[in-house]
Amino acid sequence: MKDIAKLTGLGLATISSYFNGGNVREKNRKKIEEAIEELHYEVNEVARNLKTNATKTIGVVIPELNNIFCAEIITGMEDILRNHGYATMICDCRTDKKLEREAVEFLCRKRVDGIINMPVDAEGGHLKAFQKTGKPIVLIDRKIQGVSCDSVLVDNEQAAADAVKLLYENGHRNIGIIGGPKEISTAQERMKGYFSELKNLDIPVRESLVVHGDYTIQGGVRAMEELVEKNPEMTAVFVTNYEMTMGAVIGSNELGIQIPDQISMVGFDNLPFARACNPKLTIVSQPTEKIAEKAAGIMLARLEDRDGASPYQTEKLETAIIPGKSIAQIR
Amino acid sequence: MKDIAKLTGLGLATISSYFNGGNVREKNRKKIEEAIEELHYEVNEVARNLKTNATKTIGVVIPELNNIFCAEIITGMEDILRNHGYATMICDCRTDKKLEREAVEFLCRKRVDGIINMPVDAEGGHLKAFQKTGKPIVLIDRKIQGVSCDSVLVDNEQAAADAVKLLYENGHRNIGIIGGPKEISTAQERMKGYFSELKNLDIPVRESLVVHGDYTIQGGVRAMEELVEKNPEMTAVFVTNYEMTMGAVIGSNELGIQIPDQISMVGFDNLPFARACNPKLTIVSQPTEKIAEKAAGIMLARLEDRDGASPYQTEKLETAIIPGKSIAQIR
DNA sequence: ATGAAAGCGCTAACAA
DNA sequence: TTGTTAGCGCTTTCAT
Repeated sequence: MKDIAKLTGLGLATISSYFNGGNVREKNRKKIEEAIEELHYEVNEVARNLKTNATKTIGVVIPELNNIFCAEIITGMEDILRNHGYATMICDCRTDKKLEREAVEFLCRKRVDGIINMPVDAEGGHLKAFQKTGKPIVLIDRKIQGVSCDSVLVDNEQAAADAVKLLYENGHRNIGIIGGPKEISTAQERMKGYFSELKNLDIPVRESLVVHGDYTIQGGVRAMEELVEKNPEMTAVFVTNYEMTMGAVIGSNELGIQIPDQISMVGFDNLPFARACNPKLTIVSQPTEKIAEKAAGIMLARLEDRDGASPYQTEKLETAIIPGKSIAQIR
Repeated sequence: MKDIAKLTGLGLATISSYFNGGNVREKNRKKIEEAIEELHYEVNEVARNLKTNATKTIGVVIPELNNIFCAEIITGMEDILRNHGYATMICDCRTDKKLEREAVEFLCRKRVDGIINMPVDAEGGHLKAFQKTGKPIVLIDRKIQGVSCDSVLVDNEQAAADAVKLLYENGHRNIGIIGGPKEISTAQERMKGYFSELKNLDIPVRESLVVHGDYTIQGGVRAMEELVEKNPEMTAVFVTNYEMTMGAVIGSNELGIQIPDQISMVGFDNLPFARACNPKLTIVSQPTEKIAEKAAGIMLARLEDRDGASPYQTEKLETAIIPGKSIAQIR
C-alpha cells in the first residue's frame, strides 16, 4: 500500500478509502487503479483483520466431512456465507471429542467471528472457551443442554413416529429399529419417537427389536445381522441415519434377504441413494438445504447487529417421508 | 501479551520466547503460566501471521464438497496437514470456473501458504495470480498443461482399459461407455483407455455406444437411458465416475433392467455404495487415501524446504478393480 | 536469559 | 477529499 501511495503521490488514507468504498476523486481513482495494476497489488487480509479485529471468517466444526449429511449442509452454508463476504474454515473432528475441543481452540486462536458446530461432545464443554469471547455460536442437528446459543434442529421424534406409523399402516407389528449412539440427542429423540408411537398404537415394545448402532456403515451391517438373527418374526426395520441405512442395505444383500418381500425397510437421508436401491427405498428425508439456510442466516443476523441482543432461538424443522417401494403391505 | 508482561514484570520478548519454545528461566516460566491462566490469554494468530508473513494455512479448491471422492481426499489431507500444524481452508467452487477463480483470489488475499486444487478450469488461468507469489501449488486428480507445479494423478487410461478388458474376458463385445465432460482430463484419459483397449482387442468402435455425461447423478440417469434406447444389442456398460454410476444404477432400476442378467455394469468409486447395490457392483476404485497422502506430503515438503527447489513431480497412482457380481459371463 | 524498540500492512480518528 | 499519525498484537534484531 505504501508503494502505491508513493507511485501515485497520494496518502495512505486515500488508498485505504479507495479500498473501502470511500469517496475518492475520479482522477485519483484512476491513478490508484493503474498503480494496482503495475504493482500487482492485493489487499493483505491478515493485516486488515488485525486492525479491524474481525476476520470475516466463520469456523465450522463437524464430526465427519466424509458424511453426506454434513457435506450437504456445509455446501449450503458456505454458499450463503460467501455471498455475504464471509469465508468458512471447516474442521472435521473425526467424531472425536478431543479433536473437537482442539478444533474450537484452534478457531479461537484464528480469531474467527463465529462458530457453527454439529457437536460430538453432548456436554458442550468444548465451546466454553469460545463463548467467553462473546462471539456467536450456532449449533446444528444436535442440541446441548446448558450452552446458551442458537440452534437449528429437526423434529426427530416426529420423524421416527411418522416412520413407525407408516409401517403400522401397512400392517407391520414387529418393527425393528437401528438406533444411534445413546449420547447423541438426535439418536435419543428418534428412539423416543419410535417408543412413543408404538405406545400410541398399542404395540408392546420388544427389547430384541431395538439395537443401538454407531451411525457408521459397518455398524449398520452388524445391527442388521443382529436384528435378523434375534427376530425371525420381524417384518420391518427402521434405520435412523444414512450411514447405517447403507449398512442395513448391505447387510440385507449379503444375508440374501429380499426387500420388501422378506423384510420391509424405512431408511434415512440421501434421496439419490434411496433411488439407486432396488427396489427404491422409502426414507425419512431431512431438509439439509433449509438447515443450511437457517444456520447461516442466524449466524449472519448475529454478526450484523451485535447490539440487537435478541433471545436465543431454536429452529425446529420438519422432515418428510419420501415413499419408495421398500414397504410390503402385510395381509 | 502486554498484560501478561505487566503482570509478570517481564519483557515482551521473554513472553514471546516462551510461546515459541525459547529458553525461559524456570521461575519465569511459572509466572507466565500463572498469568496466562489468570488472563485467559490466547495467542492471536492473526497478529502472528502478519509478523511472520505465514499463515500456516493451506487453501483447498475443489469442484464440489458434496462429492464423496472430493470429501474423502479432503478428509485425508486435512488430517495430515493438521498434524503438521497447518490449517485448511476449503473452497467449494460448485464446478464453476468463475467461482474457482474467485476462490483462488480470495485465498491469495487471505495469504494462505499454499494451494491444493482439483481444477475445474483446464486452462489453469485461475492459478496464474497465485503462482506469482512463488508459493506452492499442488494439483490433484486433473492435470493442467502449462502450469508448472506438482500433481497427484491416477492412471485413468489404465483404469478404463482394465474395465474394458474384464468385460471382454467375460464375453462382452458390445460395451457401452458413459464418459465425462470432454474438457476434463480424467474424462479424456478414461475415454482414451476405452478406445485403446477396444483397439487392442480388435473390437470396432461403435459411435452409439459412446455417451458423454456430465459427471452428475442426473447425467448418469440420462446417459443410461440413451445408451439402452440406442443399443438394443449392448450387453455391458462402463461408467466413469461415481455420481454417474449412481445415476446409471438408478436408470437401470427405473427402466426395469436387471443387472447383470440384461446388462452388465462396471462402475467407479465408492466401495460402500457398490456393496449396497444388489447385486454388488463391480467397480474401478481410486486410492483416495493415497492421493490425500501424496498431495499433503508434497505440499509439506515444498513448505518446509523452500530452497530445495526440486523439480516438479507428477505422481501417478494405480487404480484397482473391486469385483462384484454385476458382470454376467456370456456364452 | 531478558529487555527495548522497530515494524509487519492495514484502518480510523483527526486535521487540513 | 486528502494527508498525518497512532496503533492493532505479535516477532525479532540488538543490546545488556
